[in-house]
Amino acid sequence: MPASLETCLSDLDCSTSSSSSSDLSGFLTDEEDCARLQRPASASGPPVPPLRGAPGITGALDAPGAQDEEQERRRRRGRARVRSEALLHSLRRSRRVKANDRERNRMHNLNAALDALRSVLPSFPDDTKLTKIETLRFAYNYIWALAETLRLADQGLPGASARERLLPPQCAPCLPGPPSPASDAESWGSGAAATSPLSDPSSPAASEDFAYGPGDPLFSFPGLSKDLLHTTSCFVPYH
DNA sequence: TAGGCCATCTGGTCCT
DNA sequence: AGGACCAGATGGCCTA
Repeated sequence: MPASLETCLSDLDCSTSSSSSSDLSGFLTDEEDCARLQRPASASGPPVPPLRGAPGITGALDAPGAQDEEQERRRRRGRARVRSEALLHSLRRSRRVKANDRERNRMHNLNAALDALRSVLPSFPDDTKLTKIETLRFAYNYIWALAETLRLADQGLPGASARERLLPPQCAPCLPGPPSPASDAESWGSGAAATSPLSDPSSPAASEDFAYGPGDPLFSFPGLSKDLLHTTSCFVPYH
C-alpha cells in the first residue's frame, strides 16, 4: 500500500472510529471472523482469547463487564478497519479512474498525431483510411522515397532544384514541406519510374515482403494493399 | 463466423 | 508522489 494512503487511512481511522454510523458497520471483520471460528461449537462457550498484544489481558478482565468492554473495543476496531478498507478501495478506484482518463487522453493525442501524419501522406481515391500500422509504414517508406529523390537530384541534375526537375507539378507540394492534404490521388500517378528502391540495400523496401509495380517491382510497401500503393509512383524521379 | 482493427481498462515500470 | 509510458486483456464493430 502506498505510504500516502496508509497515512491517509490511519488518520481517517482515528477520525472515523467514533463516527456514529456507517453502511459498512454491519460487516464482519477479520477479527470477528477469527473470534467466531475460534469459539467452540457451543454458542455459550468460553470467551474468545484476546489477540496478541491486545490490552486487557490481565486480571482487569476478571472484573464484571470487563470482557464486554474488551469485546466492544474489538468490534469498534473491526468496524474502523472495514471502513478504512472501503476507503482505500474508494481511493484506489478514484485514482484508477483518473489514470484511465489520462490514458484515454494520451491515446487520443496519439491518434490525433496519426491523423496529422495521414493528412500529409498522399491521399487515396476511395478515401480509404490507412490503419495505424499502414500509416507508420507508409510514412517510413514515403520519407525514404523523398530523400532518395533528393539524393538523385543532387547527383544527376545540376542547376534547377530537385523539385522543379524531378517532380511533376502536381507533386510539388511534396517537397520540402508537407503535401496538401487535399491532394488528388490521381494526380500522384503521373510520374515515370526510374529506379527501384529494391536495388538499394538501404531502402526500407528492400527487406520487406510486399512489392508493387507494373512488371518489375518498383516499390515495396510492407503491409499496404496494392490498391493503396499506386500513388507511390509520384515518389520516383520525373523526366 | 473468423479474423482484423480499434478503444478502453488495467497493473506494472520508469521518469521527473 | 504522481504522471507518463507500456503491454496485455477484453469486448465491440466491421468485413470477407
